[in-house]
Amino acid sequence: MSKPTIDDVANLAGVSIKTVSRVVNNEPNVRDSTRSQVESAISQLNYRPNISARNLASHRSNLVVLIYDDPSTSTSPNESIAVRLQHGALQACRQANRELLIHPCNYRDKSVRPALRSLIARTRPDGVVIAAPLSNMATITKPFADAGIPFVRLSPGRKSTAEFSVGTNDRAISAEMTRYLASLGHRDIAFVSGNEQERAVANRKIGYQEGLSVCGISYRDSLVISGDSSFESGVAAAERLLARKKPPTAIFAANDCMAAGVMQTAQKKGLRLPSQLSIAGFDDSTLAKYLNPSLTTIQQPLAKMAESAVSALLSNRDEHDRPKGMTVIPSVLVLRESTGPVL
Amino acid sequence: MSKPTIDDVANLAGVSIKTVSRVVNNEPNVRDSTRSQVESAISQLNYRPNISARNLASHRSNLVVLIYDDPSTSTSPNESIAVRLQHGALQACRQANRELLIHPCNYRDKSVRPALRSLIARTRPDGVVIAAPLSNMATITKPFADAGIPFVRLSPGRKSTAEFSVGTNDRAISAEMTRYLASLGHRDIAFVSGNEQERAVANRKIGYQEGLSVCGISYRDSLVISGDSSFESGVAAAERLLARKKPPTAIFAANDCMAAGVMQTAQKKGLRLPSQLSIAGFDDSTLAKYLNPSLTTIQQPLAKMAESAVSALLSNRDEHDRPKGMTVIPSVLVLRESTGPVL
DNA sequence: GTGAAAGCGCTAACAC
DNA sequence: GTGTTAGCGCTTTCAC
Repeated sequence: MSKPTIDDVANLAGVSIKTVSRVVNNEPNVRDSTRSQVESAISQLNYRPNISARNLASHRSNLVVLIYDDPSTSTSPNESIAVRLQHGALQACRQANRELLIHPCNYRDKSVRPALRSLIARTRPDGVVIAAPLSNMATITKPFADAGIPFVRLSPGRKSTAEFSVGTNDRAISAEMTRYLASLGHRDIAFVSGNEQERAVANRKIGYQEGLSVCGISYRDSLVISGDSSFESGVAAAERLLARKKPPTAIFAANDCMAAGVMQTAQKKGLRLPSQLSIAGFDDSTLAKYLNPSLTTIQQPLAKMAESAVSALLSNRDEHDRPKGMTVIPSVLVLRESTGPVL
Repeated sequence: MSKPTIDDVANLAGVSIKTVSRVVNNEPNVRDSTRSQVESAISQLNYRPNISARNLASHRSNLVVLIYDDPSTSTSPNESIAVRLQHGALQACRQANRELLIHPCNYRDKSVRPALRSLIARTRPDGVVIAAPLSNMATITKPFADAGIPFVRLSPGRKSTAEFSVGTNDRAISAEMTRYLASLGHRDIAFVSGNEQERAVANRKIGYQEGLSVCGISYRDSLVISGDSSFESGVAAAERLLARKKPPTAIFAANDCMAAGVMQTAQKKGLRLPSQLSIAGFDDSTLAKYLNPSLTTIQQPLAKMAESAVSALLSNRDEHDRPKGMTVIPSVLVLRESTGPVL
């Protein structure tokens, strides 16, 4: 009645436990006929290997950790980022027969480091995926490097040829959004930047500048406002921008949360959108679809990114076998109602 | 150089491994002086027990599973629900030295059952928390019942005195929202219901009816529209309600997503909010703060609920010790700009 | 191609 | 209060 063990299977199949182990782990050197005997015994008994025993003997944990900025403590709560990362990571884990541990963390908190060390000590993960903006913070990566646990960074902000990472074309897509706004006739395109310590976010501003330049529009510092990714900073930015003698006709914010702040402010000032002001965001959070007008934004392939990071981590257990450089999965423009031609 | 084991600690402290085990597991029957010797040896060596070994020997996994409706596949994507549940569950797990496994699932999918059975076979969790609306679906609970794995339901929809569960006052708080709307002078208060198969959601409608009754407003079927929790169904409901010869002056939707649909529709029809129409939602999703006008809604204490479910699960390993009945943690009204007095 | 034996690092049961 | 002895159910090593 208690759970069948590898011994039960071996007895029933009339082989040694080592052979059962070979079959279960898809190892070679088993005759086909033996293999099928074992397989039938396994399904007769409904045998499932005991993970703890396997882990103990093999010195692996079968655990993968996903680390990301905790949306519960962030000034720009974007739960959809966390959920999409989880979705992709779970998918890859399922395929690789690993379990996923999530570790949302607040990098502003002093206790991040000890929390990570404790996590490592407790779980000894096989691999770790670190999402932006944590992916380029030494505080976060060092504990794993110290412990010799392989990790992959998501959107580390700058390409490193020395290590493997997964990213997206944040600069190019921001440039594309800017070009799109210009193509609608906008010439005074403002930009609300996010927390520039976060490199992947800083790239969005660089893309904006590149986009302007491609369209022959000269960059003006006065049209760029530094935000901190929060809704409130979007509100503040819009207030400054819309108070100008010649306000911009389009505002591109580095995330949806700030774009929502811009939108609310513009509407409270009585502007009609998008005829009097076009607004674009970045992230395609759930919010974007439901704002009125719905928000033109940029969707990052976060699920795919997390999925490919996890697969890469697990498929090449030996770090030297892993491909180097950044795998880039492109983001896409999501055009909705908040942007339109200059009238 | 390799990880210190319990033997190393025992040697250094000059005691047996059993004593070390006692100290590590906070068991009684250790003299204080012995305990501190062992503790100093532990910190000298930076010893951490090997989880797999512990699990194997103790027949436990130290794993807790959190099951919830997958926001990635839901028609009413509310990532904030998932994130808040995770937050609370993680907190309780940390305290109890357990790890959390998340299992978002799409209950409409045929493969939920096998996926759950596979999860059980792979991980043998110590306990499981099942969030609404999955918490009252036999498809979801049966695999755990069969495997003898203790589980706690969140908001099962109806109180059972036979088992322990954690819920909130969904009926009472919906009644309170209705009373609040009535207190603003509204008499024609419409309700947009959610998926009524989901009991906790059905309770919201009952609460609405109770609220009306308390205020001496008679219930009218024509002011209740069946939605399916999606934004689109909110749009459809608003179109029907606002097309009436005497449209309602307030609309209470069973979730924020539908409320957003109602809001968008009302605004597209040129209604000014809240002066011409008050709108209330349910969930306090991130969306609610950022809509314009921001949405009056109801916040469920999801994090606290998940946290207390996990603690209850872990603190009373013996099911018979666990308290019976439902622990109710109250929801709160969140009053914002979308509701106001009748003009 | 297959198997025997020796652990992996811990907890449980019981002896002292 | 503390230690001894067996496992837990696998993988690994190496012999055949």
